[in-house]
Amino acid sequence: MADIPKTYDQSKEPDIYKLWELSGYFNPDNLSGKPFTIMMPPPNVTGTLHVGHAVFLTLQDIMIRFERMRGRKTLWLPGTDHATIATSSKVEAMIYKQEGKTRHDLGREEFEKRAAKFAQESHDTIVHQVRRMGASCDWSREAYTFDQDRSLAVRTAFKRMYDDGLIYRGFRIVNWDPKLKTNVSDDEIEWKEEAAPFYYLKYGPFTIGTARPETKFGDKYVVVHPKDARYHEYKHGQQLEVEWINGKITATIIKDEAVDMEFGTGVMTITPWHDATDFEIAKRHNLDKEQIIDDRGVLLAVAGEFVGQHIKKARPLIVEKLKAKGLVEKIDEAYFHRVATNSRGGGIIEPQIKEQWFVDVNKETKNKKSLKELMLQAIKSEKIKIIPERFEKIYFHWIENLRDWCISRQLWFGHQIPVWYRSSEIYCDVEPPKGQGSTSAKASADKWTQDPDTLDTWFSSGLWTFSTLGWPQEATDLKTFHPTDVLETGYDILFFWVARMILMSEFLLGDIPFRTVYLHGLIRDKDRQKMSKSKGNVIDPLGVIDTYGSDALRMGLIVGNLPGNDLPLSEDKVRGYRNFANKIWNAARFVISNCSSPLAGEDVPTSVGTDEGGTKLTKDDKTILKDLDKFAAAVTKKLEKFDFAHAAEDLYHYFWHTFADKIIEESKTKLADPKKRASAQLMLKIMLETQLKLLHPFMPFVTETIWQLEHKDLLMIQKWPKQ
RNA sequence: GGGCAAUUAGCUCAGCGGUUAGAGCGCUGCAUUCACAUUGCAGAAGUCGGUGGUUCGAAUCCACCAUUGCCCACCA
Repeated sequence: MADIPKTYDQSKEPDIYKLWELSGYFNPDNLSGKPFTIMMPPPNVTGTLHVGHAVFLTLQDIMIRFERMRGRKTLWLPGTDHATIATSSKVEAMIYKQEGKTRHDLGREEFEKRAAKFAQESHDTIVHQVRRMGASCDWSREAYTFDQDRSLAVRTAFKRMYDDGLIYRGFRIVNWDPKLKTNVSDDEIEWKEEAAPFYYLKYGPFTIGTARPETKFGDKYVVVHPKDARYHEYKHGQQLEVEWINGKITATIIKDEAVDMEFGTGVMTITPWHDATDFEIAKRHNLDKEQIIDDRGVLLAVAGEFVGQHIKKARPLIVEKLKAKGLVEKIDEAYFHRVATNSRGGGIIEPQIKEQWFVDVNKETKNKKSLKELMLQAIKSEKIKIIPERFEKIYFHWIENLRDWCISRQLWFGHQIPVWYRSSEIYCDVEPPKGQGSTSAKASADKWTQDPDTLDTWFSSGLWTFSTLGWPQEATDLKTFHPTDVLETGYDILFFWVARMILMSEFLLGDIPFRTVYLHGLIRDKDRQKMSKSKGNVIDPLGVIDTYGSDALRMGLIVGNLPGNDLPLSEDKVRGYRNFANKIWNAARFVISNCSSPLAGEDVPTSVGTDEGGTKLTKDDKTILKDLDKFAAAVTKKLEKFDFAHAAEDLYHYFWHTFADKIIEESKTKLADPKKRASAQLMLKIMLETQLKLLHPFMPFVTETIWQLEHKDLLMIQKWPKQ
């Protein structure tokens, strides 16, 4: 006993990881069998991993280790995501804080350098953390959404979609973030409820309502519902003079069904340049559109005396002026409205009309189906299964309401759009046009200039299941490992990422990207609060690992974690599983010291009795092993059904309350009885080793550490106890 | 405004048609040279959100209601 310490020492976990990594068995090239593939969701290179990452690393590692032991050729491909907006936003904020400079002060080239350096440092931290979690992924195939191979894939994908007319450029109203100075897609918008005074303003004979008087300068169209009897006397197209903010203007009556007769007075004026609804109305009636606010949120010449002022500062002054002119009828101070913000650390969205690149989701592709239909069909045909199932409905609903995907961003850190311009010519290809290819803005008219915009980060991560396997080349990996088996991620990126992967894979490969989508929930703190830095309730996975070990954290993240449901995590829970790791350790100490030849100081039986020899088991021990076999079958079944939470809980129970509390306790009298001793030794050994194997996917470190006490080979690649 | 989900012990959650409803944590009491105090044994604790229905039988199925959470939507 002197050789085995009384307490399991989790500080040795990194050594165990090294042992696995050096063995080469993370790499499927050193394994045989039917392939089993998971692409790791690439963490953003925006800093460090949080406990949400720890969840997916654990879930995926469980699947991978389970399938590897079952004799599959497992590939778990790791990587990181350059995360255009998130990284840009972070780096810009850092530079501004340290040097008081914006990216425009630095220039594109210098900014790209800084961003790349930051991304590299984040990458290194992340990779270290992934290893610390015990993730048995194949580092030899590590990928980055912004490296050379992925860049080729991105440009190829763009080119193919462009050639098929699925990518187009157009002036649309977009979600403009004046803070980051880029547009963002509809999905990146986060609506926040905000109290704001609601103004009733006199507009000629009408009263209009608005929460945003600063946008109203150019409002020369007044819209009512065609069926609204109150305004029956006014005809569509009729013009009248009205006194407005900066003097008299000519207003035109427009009748449109977009107006809600119940809301306010049932009359509204429109600002087509800065509002999506208004833009649509203007489009329908072919009305003028005028820009009021610039890219930075500053008022333009149309604002008259307010020109050059930021809208935030100008609003109260404009209200004052309106009041002075007697145009304010009343103010509703108890009004709430929803403000659009950029969810990736940006500012308040000010819609603008801009020329942007879009992916057309309704246009027919070559095989007569629109991208929308391709996305729907993959799930409806049951080629892809989503767990839990209720997310399929949510997915369908999202697709049905899907509008064209805006893919261009006015940012500098990302895949630059593979399109070049020369006067009125336009050129799109994987490589720049011959002889030219200037990316500089000062290129003269007779030179090709590349579009300065970068692509939405989801455009590149949409290719992830196959850009990582060598596509667009005819790579062996692509043939072997695609479609992948499981895509495991958080339900919060079902639309952002999962849907885009289906779109890209269906269009570019004519195949599904994965067979099963497993969606886990968000990790919350012990009071069910969302973790956030401002609340100070963020759990740092590495800190937890240092105190309690990876295995303990892994179990804490798995038990009770049902697909699609959020999981509260407390330190108490993790501590409980640290205790469990120690329980395993001590049960193993007991078994090894009694049943291992050198420590027991005697020859110990190694095989169950047959006609040729071996040790005959007592009836009681036979029953115990039969029960173990049944238990192993039940655990296997749960793992096959992706029921990790219950498999983990069952293992915990069985080990502690059946094996440790009962079987080991009862074995003490058996071991003392010379007639029963050999049978008990053998039974205990089998019990222990079988459970080590079953527990290994969940708690790889403690189980491997114990295994290494007596074996030369790795537990990681032992045969799973039940087929 | 549309949709989805949840409501079971102090807390977090299992159970989803069939004997006295379970677990972990927490709580209470007892135990300690014997693998482990990061332990063991014993125990208290729930009219399974409400109302009605289906059934021989309901925490479990159905309807309605209440509360909470989440997602989607162009209410100026």
